[in-house]
Amino acid sequence: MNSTPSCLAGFSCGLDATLRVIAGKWKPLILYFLLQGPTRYGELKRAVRGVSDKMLIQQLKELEADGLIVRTDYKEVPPRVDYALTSLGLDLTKALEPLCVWGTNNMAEVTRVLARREEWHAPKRAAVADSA
Amino acid sequence: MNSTPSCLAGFSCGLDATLRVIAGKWKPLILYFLLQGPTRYGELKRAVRGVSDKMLIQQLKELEADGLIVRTDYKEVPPRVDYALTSLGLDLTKALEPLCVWGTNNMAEVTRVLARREEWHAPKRAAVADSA
DNA sequence: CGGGATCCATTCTGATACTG
DNA sequence: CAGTATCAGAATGGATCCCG
Repeated sequence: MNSTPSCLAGFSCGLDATLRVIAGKWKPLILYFLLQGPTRYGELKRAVRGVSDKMLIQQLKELEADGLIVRTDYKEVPPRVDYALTSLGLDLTKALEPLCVWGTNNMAEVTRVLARREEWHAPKRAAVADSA
Repeated sequence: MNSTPSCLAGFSCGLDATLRVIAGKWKPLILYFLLQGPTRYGELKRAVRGVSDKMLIQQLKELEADGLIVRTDYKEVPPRVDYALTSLGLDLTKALEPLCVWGTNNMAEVTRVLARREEWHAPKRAAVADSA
C-alpha cells in the first residue's frame, strides 16, 4: 500500500525513529514516572492520571515488548507486580527531561492554548449534536 | 465526561503539559524540520515523508494556533507561503534534540522492534480478512 | 503552488463490567 | 491487586476532487 518501502529501514532522522517507539498518548508519561524506580501497577495508575486500565496495560505491554521496561510478577496473593526501566528505556526517558522542563517553564502558555482549543471544539460538538 | 476537572489547570508534571501540545503523529517532526529555518509548504511536505496534505495542513494550523509557528503568505503568484518557528516553538524544538540523538544511537534496536510489531500485526490482519 | 471539502476505512481511546 | 473482555464513540489517516 505504501509505494516507498524505504519506510521500514530508513527513518527521516533519529527523531522519526524515536517517535515510532514512544508514540501513544501515555507512553512518555509512563516512562517518566518509572524514572523514580520500580513501580507497582496501582501506583502507576494513580500517577498517570486519567488513564484507564485498558490503555495502561496495553501501553505497558508494548513498552515491555519493545524492551524499554521489564515486568516483574512476584506471584504473591494478593497479586504484586512491578515495572522498571531497562537501560535502553532509561536512556530514552532521560531524553524526555528537556520536554518536561519546557512544559514546566511554559505551563501558563500551555494552559491558555488548551483552553482555547476547548472553545473551538465545544461549538463543533454542539453543531454535531444539533444536526441529530 | 471527566470526573476530575483538575485536568485543565493541573498537569501531572511539565511533561504532561508538553505532550498535550505536541501530541500528534507529525508535529514533532514538523517542528524539527523547521529548525533549519523558514520552510515552504512544499518543502515541508517532502521532508516529512508520508504525510498527506490534509494532515500536514491540519497540524500546521494547530501549531500556528498554539503559537509555536508563524505562517507567512507572500501573496504572490504562484502562491508562496512559508512557516517558521516562534521563539516559544524554538525552545520546544530544541528540547526535542535528545530524542533525536537517542533515536540515532539506537536505530538498530528500533528497527528490530518495529519489524517485530509488523509480525504481530500481520497475523491479526490475516485473521480479520479470513473471517470476511 | 498551496491549500479546502468530502467521503470512507482504520485506529485509538475510554467506560463499563467481569475475573482470579 | 492486577488485570481481561467487550463495545461505542472519537480521532486519525488517506483518496479524490475542487479552487484561487
